[in-house]
Amino acid sequence: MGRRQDLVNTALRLFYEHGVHAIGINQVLQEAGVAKQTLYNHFESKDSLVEAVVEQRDNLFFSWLEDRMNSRAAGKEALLEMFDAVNDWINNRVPSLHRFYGCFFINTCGEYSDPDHPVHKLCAAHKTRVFQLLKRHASELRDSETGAEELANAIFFLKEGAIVKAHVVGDMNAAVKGRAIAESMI
Amino acid sequence: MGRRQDLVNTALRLFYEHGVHAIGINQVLQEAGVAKQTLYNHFESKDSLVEAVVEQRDNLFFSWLEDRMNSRAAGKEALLEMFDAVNDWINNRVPSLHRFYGCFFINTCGEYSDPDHPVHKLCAAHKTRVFQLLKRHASELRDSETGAEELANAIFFLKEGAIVKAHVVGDMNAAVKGRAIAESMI
DNA sequence: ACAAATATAGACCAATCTGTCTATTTGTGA
DNA sequence: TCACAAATAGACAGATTGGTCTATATTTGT
Repeated sequence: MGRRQDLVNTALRLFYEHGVHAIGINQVLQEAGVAKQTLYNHFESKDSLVEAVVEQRDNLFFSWLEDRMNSRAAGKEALLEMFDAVNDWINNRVPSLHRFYGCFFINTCGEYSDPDHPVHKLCAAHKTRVFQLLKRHASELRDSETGAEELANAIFFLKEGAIVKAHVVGDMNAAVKGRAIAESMI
Repeated sequence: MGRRQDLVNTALRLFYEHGVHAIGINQVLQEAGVAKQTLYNHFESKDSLVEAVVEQRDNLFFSWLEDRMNSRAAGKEALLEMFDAVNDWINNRVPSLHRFYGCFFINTCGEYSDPDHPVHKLCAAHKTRVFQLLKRHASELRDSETGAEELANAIFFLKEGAIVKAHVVGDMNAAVKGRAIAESMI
């Protein structure tokens, strides 16, 4: 798989579970079974590794979500499938996404609050990407551009809110509730 | 004001802006102008200080939100006022809440993912408290218990979603959009 | 088989981490 | 004024931080 990929995978698992600043480079190296020099051969700093980790999570999560939504008819069915997918994630039925610890991008922005920081920007880019995906399906259900935008926003808020409630409060049915609310709005 | 309160205030400001694990005890001490022994006189560990900080933020935020909502008629007006309040917070018009860096409780749960950890539990308690506040007003608008619960859930999701979008993506109008969606549901 | 690239272990660095200890000073209440 | 409580500065501890360096070993492509 390549040492670089080993490092990114191990770092993602640890960063996602404990947060970025709580995990030292040495722990990543030890658990990945990689020498320190190898890391600094592939990355110029810890922050640079963090960027690669966020990109990895973006690809992993987005392509998974897109595939799930594409398995249904565009529009209403795909949007509701999004909630089903998130519900599976929350309840640890998607091994490839790791055990659920909330949204990695939200969590990471909590540690990189400066919106100009590259890591924060990558997290923002992920959310924007997801929003565009929702909007594409919302536009099947509304005939005006602004109507689609508004619906996409509502779905987006419900999704983020459900993820937050599931993680912080431990409400494992949050996505199911989000889905019901969304259905009544579509 | 008391040294203990100085420490909590300074720590809250720093933890909120940079995250808990990114800030060392020494920095808190230096910026608060307090000696190290004084800290360990009032708190038995850094984690214990973190707990006090979360409680402080809970009191600060909740009483502010409650006051804002109480300034309007119970029910619809109060619920919509919640979005106006959050909108003011997001756009840095509430100095007492500090500059907006997303939700401190969400951010902190990203660093304390274990739901059994005291810090995580305190964050959960805050969200539950806010949810109950919303539900109290929602019950003015629905005659069944489950109806009120569902409406409170919807409002809660929209609120959390708006906060997340404002912080991660930088959408400073997120709360206004959340309010409009909520209004159409009430 | 040979050369170049890549990975290895591990010493090393200066800085920082949480936390303890001592010895001195400041503030307060009777 | 005296005694006690509380805060101070700062040395100190042992561990850990991100990062550099060297010298050896292992892959890899030709």
